[in-house]
Amino acid sequence: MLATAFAPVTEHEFAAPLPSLRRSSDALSDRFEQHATRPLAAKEHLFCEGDKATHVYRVEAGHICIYRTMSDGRRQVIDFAYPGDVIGLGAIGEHAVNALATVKTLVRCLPVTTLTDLAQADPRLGMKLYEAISRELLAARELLFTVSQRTASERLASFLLGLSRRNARRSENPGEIVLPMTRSDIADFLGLTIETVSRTFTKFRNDGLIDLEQCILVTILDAAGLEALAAGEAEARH
Amino acid sequence: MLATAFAPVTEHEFAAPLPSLRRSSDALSDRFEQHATRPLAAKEHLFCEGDKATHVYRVEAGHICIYRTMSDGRRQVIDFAYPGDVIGLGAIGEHAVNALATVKTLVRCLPVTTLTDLAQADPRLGMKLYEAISRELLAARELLFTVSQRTASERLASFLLGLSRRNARRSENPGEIVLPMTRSDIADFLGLTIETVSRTFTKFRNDGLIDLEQCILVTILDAAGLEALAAGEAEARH
DNA sequence: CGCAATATTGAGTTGGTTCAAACTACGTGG
DNA sequence: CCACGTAGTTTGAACCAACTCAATATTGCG
Repeated sequence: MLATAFAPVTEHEFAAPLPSLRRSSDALSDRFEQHATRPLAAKEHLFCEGDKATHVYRVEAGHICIYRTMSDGRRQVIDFAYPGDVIGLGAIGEHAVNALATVKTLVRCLPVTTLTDLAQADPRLGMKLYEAISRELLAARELLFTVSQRTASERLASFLLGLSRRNARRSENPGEIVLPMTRSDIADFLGLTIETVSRTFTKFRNDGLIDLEQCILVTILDAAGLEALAAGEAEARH
Repeated sequence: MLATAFAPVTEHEFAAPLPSLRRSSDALSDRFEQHATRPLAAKEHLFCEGDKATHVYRVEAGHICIYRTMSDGRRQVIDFAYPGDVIGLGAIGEHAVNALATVKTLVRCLPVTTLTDLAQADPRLGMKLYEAISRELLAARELLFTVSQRTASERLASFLLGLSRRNARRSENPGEIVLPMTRSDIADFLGLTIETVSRTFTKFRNDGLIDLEQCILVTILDAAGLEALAAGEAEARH
């Protein structure tokens, strides 16, 4: 059990509010600029459980799905990494999770040795890493709570609102969400089956909460309604 | 969402293998020695969600339950802290979780300001914090996986084995587990109801996996059987 | 266009919950 | 030391949200 987890840190956690200044102001993200990139085909793994943790990565384009599996095929998706997100933090020995490009993707690679050397020289970077992982921990617990305590509708509402907020942070339209992952990925993220995810999408559309086009484009029609659902203000009271 | 999570780090994560040398060899735990202690009555909170994160604590005696709640009362227990465990790491602003003493408890308190000052002077401490939180992240994801993907029997088996392994690490009897928490705490940890937890305990006893005395003392009779259950090697195949 | 992969919808089943009642452990005061 | 009350646990029976299995409908790619 020397392995330590890897996962995305959402962009805003390193970022100044202004998009144009985003990464240029951050001690950690700065380190990536002069390092090599690596292209990944759709469905190509960046790394797998058990691989030696040699690098930390920043997604430049595309999307990475972070997940774990059990021997019998049960899968837990832990996070979806978007451009700007850093993945691979938290590793000391080997990877405890898998990182899979869902589409054609480009990542920038920073050797872990470089990172630790830099941290030895600059205590502020060590604290930055600590804070970055602390936020990942917060996200992991939020997901734990969602999966463990909420109904299917509440889970999907939380998920959509999370993506909407991510859009807002990135100065994209929070009312329109493009899903770069399959129903299967969403199901394994939320601890549901693809059928339940699909049915819940349909239910949201019928209830006028969202609009759905081509399975991939979600338009939020009633953000307040979704918020209420996610907060457990509906259904829970019978 | 500036709050950052707090939670236990199990003792062995800071520890040398020999019990007597345990904490004396660790950069982080050393910092606690000269600091003040604080006694807690049973069911007294050490801190609550939203409280300013002023200190980091090490449990000296007793037990602390870390949890989050939803407005309608749904509760997620995140961890149980034992003597030697450090809690409160990961906080930058305010607490995102509650910490409740389940029994009469003693904690040692280290101010966060002291910790950050020390980290500024010593880059190694910053990395220690980073590694400590990384392990908490790993534990949080393990729990996420358990709660999201496993059946009630698998969850309880994992839980008991976790406590058994903790005993082994602490050079205590891994075959006998004293439960310092209620069925309700276990249920909220595993994402089940108290009834299901109770029924599953009974089932384990009937199946000869464990012996149960006074709800509080669990004797493991068939560790291999529990391991198989936790790994999904039973039941999952129907 | 045609095929393969993904998504939706339907029908029946079930593991875990809910509601309810009985039982046990334990601390307190008479 | 025991009666009592309270909190926690176990057990039972009915129910339901999500699952499984199965068929149909999209989507997108070669």
